[in-house]
Amino acid sequence: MSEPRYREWILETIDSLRSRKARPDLERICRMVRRRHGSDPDRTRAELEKLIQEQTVLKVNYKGSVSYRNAAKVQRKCRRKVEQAERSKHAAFDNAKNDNISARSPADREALELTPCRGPSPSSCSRSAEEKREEEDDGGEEEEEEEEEEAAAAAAVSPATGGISSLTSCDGRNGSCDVSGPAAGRVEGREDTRSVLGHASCDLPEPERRTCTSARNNKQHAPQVRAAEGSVRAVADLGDRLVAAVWSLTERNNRGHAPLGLKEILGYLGTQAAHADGEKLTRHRVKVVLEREIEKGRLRRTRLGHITENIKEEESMEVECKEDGKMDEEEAEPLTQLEPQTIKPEGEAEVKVHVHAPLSAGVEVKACGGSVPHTPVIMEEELQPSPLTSPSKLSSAHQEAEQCGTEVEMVAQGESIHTESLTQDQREAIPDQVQTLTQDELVAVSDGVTIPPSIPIKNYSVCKAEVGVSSCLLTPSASPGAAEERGMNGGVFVKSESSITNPVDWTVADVASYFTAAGFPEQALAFRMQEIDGKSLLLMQRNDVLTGLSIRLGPALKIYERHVKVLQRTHFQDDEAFC
DNA sequence: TGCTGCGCACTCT
DNA sequence: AGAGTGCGCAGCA
Repeated sequence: MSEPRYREWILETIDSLRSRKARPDLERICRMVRRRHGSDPDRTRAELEKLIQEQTVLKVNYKGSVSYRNAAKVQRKCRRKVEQAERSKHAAFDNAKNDNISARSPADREALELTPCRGPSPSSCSRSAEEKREEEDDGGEEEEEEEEEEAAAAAAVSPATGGISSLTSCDGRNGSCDVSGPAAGRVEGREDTRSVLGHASCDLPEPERRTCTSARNNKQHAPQVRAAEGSVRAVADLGDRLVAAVWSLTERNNRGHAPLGLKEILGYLGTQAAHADGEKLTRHRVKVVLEREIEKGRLRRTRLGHITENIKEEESMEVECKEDGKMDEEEAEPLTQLEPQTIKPEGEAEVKVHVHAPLSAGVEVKACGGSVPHTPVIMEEELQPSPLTSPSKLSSAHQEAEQCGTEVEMVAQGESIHTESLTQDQREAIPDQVQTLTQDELVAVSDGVTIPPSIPIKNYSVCKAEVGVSSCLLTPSASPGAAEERGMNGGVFVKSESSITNPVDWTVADVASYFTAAGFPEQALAFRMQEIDGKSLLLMQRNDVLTGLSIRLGPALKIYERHVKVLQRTHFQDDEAFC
């Protein structure tokens, strides 16, 4: 962990250099830190390296030279760009098809060739020979470190992130780390360097590129789409858990995090381990299973070596969205189709459900007015009214459905989830859509991840649409280790137990309550607004807390250092065992 | 000598 | 047109 003091100094220096239009390179940063704070350049360099690994600082190769960025700022820009790119995605893809350059700003493109910051990212691979020479000149110690990382990155997988990704393709099978794909064609010098930079996951043949868009869409609706995250606990099979982990981590990456690596997957699975079968996860084992899932087609390795979920269905949805085309541009992007969700009511045949997941309920509202209602009626998470279901999402979905003029009612205990007021067209458009779902042992299946019917779903109470977060709280946890149960009693939820002992099981409301109790009521609201549940909380990084929640820096730092980090440390402490 | 501000060019969307 | 980046130069301490 970098020293906070140096972190501030270095970020401040980078910002300062940028503001005066000077390249924030290593030399300038060290010099300025020394001048301002008297710090030893070597120490500054070391701290900078730590910050890079922590993703606080991004190392980029811009116009043939190494430069550094304040990750928080770059990520914000990336997100903005991604959003913009989404609006014009189809056109952008046409362009990208021609020149392998995605519709991204130079900053984003730089970010794509960042020296990976954390985990088993193939750091040295993404750098040019020039950079390496430069680092050798710097003493070579950085490269040594990165070589170690490289070795550790034998099976690194890096799904496309929200813009921060390495161009490097790492061969996860033999441990080699080769520049391939666009990076392979990289040439020293400004224009060449730029020209070969593209969105990692978009540097694909057209079909895959389309998938890339879908994936990005998908990630943008992560809360709705990634319900599999919650299902991890309920899935005994490591492969299933792995797939779910990739989904979940991909969601996280959507917010501008580091490329997903095996370490992250391992870490994630580690957090789930206590809830799963208790098996010992080893790097090798996960790697093997990862390869297996790729072979099975449940995961996909991009040409750049990144791992993403296989989302063929989303491609088709993208076409649908395109055809819809009547939505406001801003609202068009949220549409995505999930892989048909299989709902297996008790004792009944499987029912495939096509899910249209909006980016957010709020955004969705306008779209509802479109001539082609995208039948967001049944959201994925609605279809997983299990502990996996996020109450707030359900609530949002309900709100959305109601605003669409579509009534959704989710009923428990032998009652049904059904849609009403759907037009005939809508029904036809989703022929497999569940009309009725028996409860009690409703089994949600996500992307082939089957939850055994033996896992009971508790307290799936009647849930009338409510506007507001957590106003419709279903049982947040029915996993074996779940400590919290909520019951509905005359519209008032009663917390029967506390899940404080296990943050993984925390709901959004629990997280908010935690921070409220910790003395950050205002910030707790931000967590709630961002729908941070326990799992998300454990996945949060410093930048997420500092910048992703739009809360003031002071409280953010305290929250991260005193709470988030502590919680994470507790729950990731066994990471070492996996890695 | 070193730092700072900024005009300007370049590249991209 | 606007944004992001940074080279190169002038002014200043």
